[in-house]
Amino acid sequence: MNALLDFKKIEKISKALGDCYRLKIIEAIRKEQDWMQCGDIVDMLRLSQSTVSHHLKQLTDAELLIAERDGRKTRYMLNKDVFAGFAKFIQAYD
Amino acid sequence: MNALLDFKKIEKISKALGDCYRLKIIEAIRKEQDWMQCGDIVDMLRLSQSTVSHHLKQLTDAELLIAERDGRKTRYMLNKDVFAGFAKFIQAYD
DNA sequence: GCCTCTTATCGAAAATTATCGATAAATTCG
DNA sequence: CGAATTTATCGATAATTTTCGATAAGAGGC
Repeated sequence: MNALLDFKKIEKISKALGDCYRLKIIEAIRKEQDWMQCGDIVDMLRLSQSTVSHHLKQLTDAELLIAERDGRKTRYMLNKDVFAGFAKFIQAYD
Repeated sequence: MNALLDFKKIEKISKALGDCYRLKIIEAIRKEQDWMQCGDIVDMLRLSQSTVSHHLKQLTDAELLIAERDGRKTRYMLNKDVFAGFAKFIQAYD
């Protein structure tokens, strides 16, 4: 069951997706089929750790990613429910 | 048949949707079932005409809207194909 | 407790975007 | 042609976002 998203959330999600690095991040996590941690993404992108952390925060604030702390690392994974809800919203214009 | 959208276009579309006024614009056009012109939207939003024109440009540059000049007015309508393509892209993460 | 590993936060600078008023451009009407 | 209507563009300013280095915070291992 995917949640109904209000306009504020749609705006936040759209903003979060409106950056090429953040698109690369979600794409990479999808390809991993599972999860990635911050350091993996720092290695992948040519950005500092603090910048990557910032991008991950945008994505988790928009609930596109779920952050799960495990020991000293944080596992980031896709929140498929929110992607589904967002897709549904977009389809209303189609 | 909806087009396949590359990352650059996805980024542009997401950016275009990442603003509450632009979301209001597409929603209003959808409700009209047809099209709206710039002046209609100026009346609807509390923004200057030049700002509305700017927002409409973002949306048409992202190809979410089709601008069709008719006499001295411009008809803005939804580009359903692009919405469909965008929805399809999002669904890949679901 | 101390050292290491991993991520988050802070503060500042640079880059981008939003907003406006003024003005130009395109078109219709008289 | 001149006036009116509608939209686009320009230039400037304000607001937001991105980026970084430095540093803090949390957790595991010795």
